[in-house]
Amino acid sequence: MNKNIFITTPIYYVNAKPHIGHAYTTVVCDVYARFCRIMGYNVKFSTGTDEHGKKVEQSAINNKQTPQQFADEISGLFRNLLPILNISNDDFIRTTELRHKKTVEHFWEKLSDAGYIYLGKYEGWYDIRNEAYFAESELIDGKSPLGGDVTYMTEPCYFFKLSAFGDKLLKYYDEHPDFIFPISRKNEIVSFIEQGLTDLAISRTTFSWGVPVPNDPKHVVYVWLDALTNYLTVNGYPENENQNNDPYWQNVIHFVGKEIVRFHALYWPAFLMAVGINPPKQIVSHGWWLSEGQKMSKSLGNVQDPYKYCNIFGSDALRYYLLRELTFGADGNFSKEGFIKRYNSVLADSYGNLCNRVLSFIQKYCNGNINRPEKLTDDDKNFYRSVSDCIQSCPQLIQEYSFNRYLEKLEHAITLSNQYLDNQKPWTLKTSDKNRMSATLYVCLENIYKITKMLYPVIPVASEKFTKILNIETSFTYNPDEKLPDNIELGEIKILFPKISDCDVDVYANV
RNA sequence: CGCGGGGUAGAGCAGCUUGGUAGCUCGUCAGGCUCAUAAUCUGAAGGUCGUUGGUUCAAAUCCAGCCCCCGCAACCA
Repeated sequence: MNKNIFITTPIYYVNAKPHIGHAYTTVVCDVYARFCRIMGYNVKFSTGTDEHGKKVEQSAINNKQTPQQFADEISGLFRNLLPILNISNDDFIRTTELRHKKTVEHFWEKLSDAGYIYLGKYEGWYDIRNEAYFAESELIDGKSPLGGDVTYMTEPCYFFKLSAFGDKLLKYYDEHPDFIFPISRKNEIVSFIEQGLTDLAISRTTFSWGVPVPNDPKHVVYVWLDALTNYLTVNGYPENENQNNDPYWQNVIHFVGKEIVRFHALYWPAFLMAVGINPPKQIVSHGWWLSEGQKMSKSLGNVQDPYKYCNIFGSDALRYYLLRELTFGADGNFSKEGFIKRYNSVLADSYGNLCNRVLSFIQKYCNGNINRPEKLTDDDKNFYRSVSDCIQSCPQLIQEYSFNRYLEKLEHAITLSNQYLDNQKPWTLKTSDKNRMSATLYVCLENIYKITKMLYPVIPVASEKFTKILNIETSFTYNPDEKLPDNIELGEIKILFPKISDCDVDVYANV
């Protein structure tokens, strides 16, 4: 069985600063990557920035910078966000890097050699002010949809024979029913193809910030052809040309936002088929974040900034909220109030307080020292079994990208732990039966430990803090039968998630 | 008739494939506990499941029509 997996975020376009949506995609990939690692996979996990194209060129001019200077600056912001979000990526690819230009050039030549590129003319109604072409049917009252005056223009342009791939793509989707996740996105793509594919313009002459077309440097390579091939660059192409035999390439999962599914699920496999490389294993599409109930936009001033949330609440808190709040695939709403509510009720009150009540009890009434009990009661056994059930359902839920249900399961296990404590009442046992008191604490602590290890992919900082308090060496691997050492000697106890009080909320009002 | 998703308690959602006492989280109210981060535990209230009709002994669930919201169609994660 192939235990290698290659997980990618899209490469982010450096036209604007990172916002909560970029953070979300990256965090989802990171959680998935960490989960794969604890399941024993060798993971290659890449992210990066897409830096070519007209918009970047224009933004640079507006900022009185060269495109490279501008790209360096914004790319740096994306790169700096990674440690803040606690992202465990293995590579950060920039499309302006030499290694990537080589990939694009080689890939272009392969497409050309295979006979899928031809020189033609791009024609249509051109909106000069907005530098974009539109079809006749798109015009509104003789003007472009963006409001500019249009003239009919033609320019020479290279085309990719996308029209030759409609049936091949549909066949591929049939043979690989899980290729596009979720199914609703697949249906959209299928109906798009069924309406008929036209050849795709893959070069531009109206700007120069891009990879020049081999042997015709007046043209630059279309940004999406440039961008998509980043996944090959990261996987060592073209030096590692035989991708079909590469263990990572056999298991590629591209996580994308729903707006770029078409590029990844349609154009990308077509490009790859054209040069004889197998398409990726799966395109996984997620929804969008609204902000305080409305579409995020600069003009509304409601763009959510991931840096601020991490600085104030910590990366664990943001990671948890992003995964718990959204049903993966669907759109969701990011609200400060919702964030604080979930943080307090689950991370602080349920989980954090559970850890604290058990740990401080052991500290106070057992001198921080506790041993595995010699025998278990039925209550203990039932408790172990229920928590174990929750934990064992996690891998399947992650496999289905049901991150919210995975967290729900573990939250249920946390509730079971709080109930167990309330039923066993170690605070009354401390005068009546010290042995039983110690036994219940050990049983509870061991279950919390198991739950914590399953929470690791989402809240790695707190998980590591917890194991440090227990003074144990551990590797984060999936093992439902995991045991604590027979003797535990606690280290210094720390609050994992301090509660956010009402007055704190006021202080954070300007987050 | 472009394609697709959705309308279920105050809010956010699950259930619908394989019809059979309507469920979860938050919020509200009452009670218990005191180890803990004013925390935790127990219980209660609250819904004619968008609308109209059909199939059925029985429909949130299947079928048809209608109303409303949203996404995609067009390089924002």
